[in-house]
Amino acid sequence: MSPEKSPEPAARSLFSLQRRERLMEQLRAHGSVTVRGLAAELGVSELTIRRDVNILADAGLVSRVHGGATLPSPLDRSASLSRHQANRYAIGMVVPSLDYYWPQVISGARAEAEDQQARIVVRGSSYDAADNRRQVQALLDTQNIDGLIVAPDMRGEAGHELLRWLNALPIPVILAERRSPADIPAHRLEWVATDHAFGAGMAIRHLWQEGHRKIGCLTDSSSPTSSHVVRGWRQAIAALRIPEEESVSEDSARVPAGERTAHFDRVLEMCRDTGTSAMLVHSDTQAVAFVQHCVDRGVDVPGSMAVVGYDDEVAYLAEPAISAVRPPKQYVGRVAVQLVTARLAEGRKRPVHRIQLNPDLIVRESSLGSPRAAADAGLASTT
Amino acid sequence: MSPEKSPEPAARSLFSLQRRERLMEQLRAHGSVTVRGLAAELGVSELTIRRDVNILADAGLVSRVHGGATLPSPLDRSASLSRHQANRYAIGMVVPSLDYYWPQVISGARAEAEDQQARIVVRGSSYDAADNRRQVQALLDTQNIDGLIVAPDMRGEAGHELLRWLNALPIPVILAERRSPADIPAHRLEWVATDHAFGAGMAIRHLWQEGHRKIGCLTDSSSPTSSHVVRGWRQAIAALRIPEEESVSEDSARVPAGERTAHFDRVLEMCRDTGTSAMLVHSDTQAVAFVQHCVDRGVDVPGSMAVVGYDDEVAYLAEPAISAVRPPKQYVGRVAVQLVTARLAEGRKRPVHRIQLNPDLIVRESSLGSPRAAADAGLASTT
DNA sequence: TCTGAAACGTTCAAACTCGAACAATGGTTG
DNA sequence: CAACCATTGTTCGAGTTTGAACGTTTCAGA
Repeated sequence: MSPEKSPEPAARSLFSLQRRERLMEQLRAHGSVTVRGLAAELGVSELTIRRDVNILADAGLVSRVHGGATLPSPLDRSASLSRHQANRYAIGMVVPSLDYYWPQVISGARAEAEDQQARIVVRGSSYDAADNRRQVQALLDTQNIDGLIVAPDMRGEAGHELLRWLNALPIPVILAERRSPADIPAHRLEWVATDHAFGAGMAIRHLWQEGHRKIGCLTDSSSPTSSHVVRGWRQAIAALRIPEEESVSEDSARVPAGERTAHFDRVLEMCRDTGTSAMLVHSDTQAVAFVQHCVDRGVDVPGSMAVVGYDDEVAYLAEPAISAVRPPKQYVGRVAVQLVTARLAEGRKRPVHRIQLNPDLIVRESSLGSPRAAADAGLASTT
Repeated sequence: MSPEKSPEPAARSLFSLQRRERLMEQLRAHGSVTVRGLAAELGVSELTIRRDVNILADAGLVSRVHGGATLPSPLDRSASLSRHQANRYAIGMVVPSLDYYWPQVISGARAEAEDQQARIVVRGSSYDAADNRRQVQALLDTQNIDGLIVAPDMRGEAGHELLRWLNALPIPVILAERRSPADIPAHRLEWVATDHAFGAGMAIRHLWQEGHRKIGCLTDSSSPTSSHVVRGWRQAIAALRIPEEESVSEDSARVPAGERTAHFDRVLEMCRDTGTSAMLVHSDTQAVAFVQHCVDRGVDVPGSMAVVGYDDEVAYLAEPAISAVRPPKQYVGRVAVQLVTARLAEGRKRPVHRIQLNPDLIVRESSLGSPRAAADAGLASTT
């Protein structure tokens, strides 16, 4: 049966076709793959991956290079690339990061673009409206772009101005993992986003079903996802009649990097005071850090503290492996490209689409089993 | 639903169809199946399963791989020609009405089904959960239905039970112009719906731009659209800083048919008392009746009372022709079919999609021009 | 330019899967 | 009632996939 499509090593063998699909996903996400890295990741021999690369190169889908493969390159003169089709559209993508979360969005976008004879031009940016605008402008100035997929910083007046500017561009603009606020006149903008509130709710219900009756939330409000996660957590604990005023909900945004240890100690102390036995932690990197901190303090995960992460980027790497809410990043990219190309093909008669996608919950060791008694020594104060 | 683990004696040809349905179910759930595993599970020979896989591959429903089958893969070059086989899927549609609003939804669904070699089977129902369920069950009992598009009545416990039942069906179910409530565990249901709140807001902003400063709302809460329209009206007047408590907002649901004239007289009196010079009226039929009533009472439309209808089904027939918010009904049907067929093709790996489409505002005579002075004779009390 | 490490390609074997050919069975039809 | 058809199962030779082993090629650093 098909394993989870995470970077996590494959637990079961894949059919060869599925392995090549995974190879293509990694390639689209990162621009290149290594034979050695992929063999380790997929649990097969380097020879097998090398054979796959050869098959894909023969099909014109990759450029074979020493040690691995890259996305098809115009510099690659092998005969197979003569299959390279003319591109109907050029779609620009400006994403906040090229190494966390967004590579899979890009991978999905590239896969869909391939299906639709479009090409994707990616620029990395940041969580800053001015930088976002600079990158979009640079794309528009230097390439013949037919449509845009962006994940703009929408905070403050600079963010609002950016949205109005994007709305006024003469080409289709799709927001990925962003929703245009109702009170900003940006009615042409279409978007596709994960329903993070639903994802948070799913995590809380899972922890409830594992027996936890006090479930907290640890987020980082510098991330645009954060407010949705908190909203979902709130709605879910309300539905379960867990009093919010007795629940731990902390924001790490203003904690200086050097004070994270103290911050986590305060969080653990609040957990002890309130009897909280489970935490939803956004994002994965913070979940990994939090779990490591618990282990350092002798707090057993999941015995004394169950943890669910968010994003499912690195949760599987922790010890114990951390459960996580997994947004459908590949599909976000795919659907964004579908929105661009449909808009280009159909024009104004097509109604503006706004699409929410539901995430999955990936259950691992960090949240299995019911909580031990609250008096358990593992939740004692730090010394 | 967990079917029996061993085949029962049955008509052999019927059994082979059921076996292929089981195969497709496993495939959609897990992404791939092995010939060996499925033969063991279904108690037949591997050759039988292999023959089934070949049949399904020829129909374009699976990709055949060494040892089993996967969902159709873009890397599989052998299956693509077969995707054009006629009537790949049968899609059932159960709609509340066959003569208002829904015919265009069905039309859009049929157009998309034609593009995708699917066939649509329609049953009319009503705004009643028990009737909705009877019609769905009748469809399922008498036809081999692969997916469903429904617009169920979701009010009360009967409506909630219907949603849970729909959620548990083993085939894809799409809600058209309905959104499953967040507090009902119906997480598999996908939907496509018009953003009626946005539509109402668009109408209010149009009337504001035409110079109206007091804008009311007349709805009919027996319609599921109504609550969204009221919410949009509220948000829009809040954004325009029109005090809601000084605004006319009336519900016609409980007005007996014989008392409509008196009801409209009361509404006009409230308008006079509050200086309301424009009304958003849901639905079109009520807008036509309201405009006719205004004319009967000597209230000039749009001079003394501007009116915008909703649904754009019959608004154009009135004299004067009535502006209306037009939901993208054809696209609702189209997108619903796209959701069904994508679910059938991609199975469980595809995230649940929830899609909002923006309506258009069609401006006609009934809302053009600024309001005349409040003292205008045309808004005098009825005699 | 040389060298060692890494990567690649070829060969062969093991394990597993496929499918043609043929047979058996039960239902349908003339 | 016999002939025909659809469906399913068995057998066995052919085919596919993967990895080990080993010789060859490539690349980066000294």
